[in-house]
Amino acid sequence: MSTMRDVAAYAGVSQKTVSRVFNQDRHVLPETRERVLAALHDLRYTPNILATGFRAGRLPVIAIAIPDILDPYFAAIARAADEIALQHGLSTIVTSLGDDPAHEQSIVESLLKLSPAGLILAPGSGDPEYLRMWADKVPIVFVDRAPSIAGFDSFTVDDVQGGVLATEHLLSHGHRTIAFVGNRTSLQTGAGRLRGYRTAHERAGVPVREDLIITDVLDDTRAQAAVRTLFAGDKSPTAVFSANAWSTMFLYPLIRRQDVSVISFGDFPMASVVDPALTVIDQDPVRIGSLAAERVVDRIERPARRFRRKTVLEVSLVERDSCRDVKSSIPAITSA
Amino acid sequence: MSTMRDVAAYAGVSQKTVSRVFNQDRHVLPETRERVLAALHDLRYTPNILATGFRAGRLPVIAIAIPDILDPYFAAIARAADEIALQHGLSTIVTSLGDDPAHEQSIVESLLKLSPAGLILAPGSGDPEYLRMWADKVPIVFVDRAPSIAGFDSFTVDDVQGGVLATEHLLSHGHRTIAFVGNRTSLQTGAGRLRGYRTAHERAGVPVREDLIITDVLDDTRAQAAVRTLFAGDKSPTAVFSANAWSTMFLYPLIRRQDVSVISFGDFPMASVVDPALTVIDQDPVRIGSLAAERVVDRIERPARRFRRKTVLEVSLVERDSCRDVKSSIPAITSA
DNA sequence: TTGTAAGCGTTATCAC
DNA sequence: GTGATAACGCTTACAA
Repeated sequence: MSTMRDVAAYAGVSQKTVSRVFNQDRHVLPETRERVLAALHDLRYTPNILATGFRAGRLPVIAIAIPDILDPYFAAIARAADEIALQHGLSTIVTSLGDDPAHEQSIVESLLKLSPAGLILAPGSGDPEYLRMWADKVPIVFVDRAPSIAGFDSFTVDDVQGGVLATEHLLSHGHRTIAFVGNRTSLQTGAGRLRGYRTAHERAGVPVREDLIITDVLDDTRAQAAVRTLFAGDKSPTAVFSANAWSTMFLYPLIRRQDVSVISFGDFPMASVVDPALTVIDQDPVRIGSLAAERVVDRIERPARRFRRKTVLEVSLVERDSCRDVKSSIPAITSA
Repeated sequence: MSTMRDVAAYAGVSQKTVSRVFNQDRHVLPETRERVLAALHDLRYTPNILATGFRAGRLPVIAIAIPDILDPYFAAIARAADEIALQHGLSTIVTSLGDDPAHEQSIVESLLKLSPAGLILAPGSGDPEYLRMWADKVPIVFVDRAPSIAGFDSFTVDDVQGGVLATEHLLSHGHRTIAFVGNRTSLQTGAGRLRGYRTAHERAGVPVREDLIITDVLDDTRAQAAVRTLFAGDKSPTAVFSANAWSTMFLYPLIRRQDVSVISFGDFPMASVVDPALTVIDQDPVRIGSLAAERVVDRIERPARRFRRKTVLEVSLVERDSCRDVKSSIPAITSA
């Protein structure tokens, strides 16, 4: 790899002149420019990104930290962000944070130490306080989950609305014992969806069965435990609201054969092909990822401009076959 | 962020001494070391990775370039590699290459220009010639697809064996008109699996119906076109061998209701939950990703050592419900 | 318009 | 054992 120094020697100019030509500074004689351009070309000059990055104090890279890239919802966010980043000459660093909140901070900080141009983050743990230190150095954009503290951009989904929508859908099919299954309780998303679940119950005047609320379902083992708990006795629910796609992917294989209606917050690739086809609340991860990446780019390009901090996207119900009328004496009510 | 210079001033030593202490050089008096250590701690020194990276000419990062992180097979590879990388203090740069082979080289090269410590690559296009230039600067490990040129590490799967296995499974169920559906023909993997398909036919003395071989199925539109072609006339196949998980995820929703047996090369999350549950050839992407990342680390740590270049992993048949005996007068044969 | 010099934070060289 | 000094490749003052 030839350096600017090489090019300068080759063209018979100073290193600075090469820099000027390469960076399209106008203060160069056309004649000189030509000569340098030719040299640049002959020597196949490519800037050393590590040098420019070092000088600038930042790398042309957007860091993306998500719970798990195997989760198709987050993969879709990352993919969409990647696409936008690429259009702006930025690469993308995707890292999975994993289940352990203890590791999360250190993973994110090691990412941050690479001095990326921006960070897109879907945090698992509760306390993003440590990010305060970094906020003035690099634009940080939250996706899926809004931070508990102010001063950060976020693109999220209306969890409460979605929770209401899902629960009302089940209620409208006549269900009165509806289980709620989710992942971490500490998560904004789970809390919001649970709130929606409660709200819908209240509005319908149906009491919530607290023993049917199960959280921390984020792998196969815990999904099995959840199923045992729910369907052990004779007080089994007639419907299940699974509060996120990841939980659903573990849970659904275990309960789809039971006579129980299921709705999932979060669509995923094969949801329409599983049996029965899953009714879901769709959240458009592609849109979230694109918006987040665009925001990062905007923040970089116009540091002074003000943007709306919190963007909350609407969700929609995608009706398929997994919710049926409850078989009981209680008549179905129409959706509120 | 404090620098070594700050720490040096604080401890009353030279910058180089700080460097020595930080890098655990033995040539430092215990007394000096203590003083520096205290200073390091007081000032919360963290090395500037961009500076170290610049100096070293490489970043503590493993670049991973795969066709699409939405493809669960490749996502699993990336995830597994990520895990290993993390254990070695390396971050991971994951980028999707997309469908367009024209962009691929430029994406990979922009990744390479970041001077990662290693590259894990699942290329889509045919010609990896341009990688020759980089091979002596950074360890490059191919996954899923072996390069057409020598001199690179690769971790792949026995495509031919898998193709034979899949096809023989269908043949053993009595099928005699078996379609082959895949993605790019240019891909090693597709070619190998097709070879296996042909081999199995030959061994069984069953002629291959060339019109039932369809490639380039890598999105919904093309999957629909494939289905139209296959099931248009009265010469429809009784079975389909889908040569990779990605194609299957587009194809299967369209044909699962038809009276046709299906086997997929490549398992994916919901394959056992779709209806009918898919019989697949499993390839263990987690193993591939781990091995690849470990190889990158090994190459970095022991540049002189020799390693086996090509590692080919066995595949196995996971039998579920999507392959049934053909309804015809031809009796089923037993598996060879 | 062009060039010189300095510096980003780190590590390598080579004196002392 | 310790510390000047230079160097990595680039850009930003500041001169000329």
